[in-house]
Amino acid sequence: MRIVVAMSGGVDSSVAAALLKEDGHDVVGISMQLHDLTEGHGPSFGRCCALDDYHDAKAVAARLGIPHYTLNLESSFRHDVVEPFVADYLAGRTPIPCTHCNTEVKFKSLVARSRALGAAHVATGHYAQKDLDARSGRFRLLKGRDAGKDQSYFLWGLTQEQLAFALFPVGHLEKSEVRRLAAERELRTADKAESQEICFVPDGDYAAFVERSAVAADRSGPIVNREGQLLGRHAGVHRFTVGQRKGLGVTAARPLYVLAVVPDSRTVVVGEEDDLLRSSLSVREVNWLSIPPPPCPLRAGVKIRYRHAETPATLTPLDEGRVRVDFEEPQRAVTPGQAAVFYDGDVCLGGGWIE
RNA sequence: UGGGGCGUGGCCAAGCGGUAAGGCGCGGGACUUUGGAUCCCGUAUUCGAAGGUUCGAAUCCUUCCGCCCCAG
Repeated sequence: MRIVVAMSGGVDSSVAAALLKEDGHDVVGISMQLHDLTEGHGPSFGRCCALDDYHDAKAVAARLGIPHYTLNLESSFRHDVVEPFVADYLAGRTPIPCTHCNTEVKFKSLVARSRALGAAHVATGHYAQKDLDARSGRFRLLKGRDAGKDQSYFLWGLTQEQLAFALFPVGHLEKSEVRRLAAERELRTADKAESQEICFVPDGDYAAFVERSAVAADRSGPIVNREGQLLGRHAGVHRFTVGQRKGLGVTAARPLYVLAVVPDSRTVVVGEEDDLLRSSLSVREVNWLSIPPPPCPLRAGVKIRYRHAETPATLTPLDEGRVRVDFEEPQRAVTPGQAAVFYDGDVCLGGGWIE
């Protein structure tokens, strides 16, 4: 069976390719060129789409004896990931580009191209699993077995079709096992550092990236407290995210946190830590992945950011693809633009964008 | 030179006789396929200056220096 492996140049996808090859599949490695980091910014430090990673992917493919191709997905990446990223920040939201990249680029563009290559599946190095629910006939997205590395949070936006086409060869492994398997096979990516930061912002200065990517304008605005009292000024709402404590440029006797960002007036509202607690939120563009859209409220575990400890809540379907989430315990820093992802045990039910 | 207030690390700021809280910032670390998020650790032998009182002062007294406010 022909299987395309999306090779990022990291350990996980390297091992994914190796395991499929050893299972006797006709494996084709594909790297996605997403962002041209060579244009005048010196050496690239980014991950998952940097030049070094491309070379690593190529080398691993050679070592495994599988063909390796490069797909230029720069325009899709720019249109589906980078531009929304910039737009979100300017609109006072805090985007999560990895979700868009997965659903729009990896599992849309790549799936289409893979089909054209005659592949039956696209495999990735995600720490996630899937199974087929015999009763409903649906594929279900499951958490990766390594609880510390589970990446299902980034995959809630997949469609049934994409999930059916997907393969997660390392999803049942612990990270340490993956590294060991890589070392045993003498893959050069065995000891590579975990990826970090946003891959298309190699220097980590995302604020400067946003400013560079958008039309120049005066983006300054007031910083006020809950009473509306002016505490200071800021250089742009894209520099702030709900829950942010550092970098406010305002001094106070007690730590201040960003409570809200009001894009229209470019106002940043700050307050104390307790003011960040919210007992409910609503999400839009909800995608029910592992189950059909539920007709009535249901209980579920919910994560409101990648590194968030899943917490129990009640989900209430609303109209127009929206869902209301009521937490059992108030949660800190509910942030518009981030995703709320729903779980039932190990099953990722779906998710939506926090409004 | 009439009245009042204030000067504590780069910044904000507690302390008001018992031997320098806290926050920001900064430095370091952890974590990490989002988010300058979160989490650790560190960061003033010294309190505008000089004298004095006291066993002991940033805290009391004196003088000086520098700010600010209200009057004129």
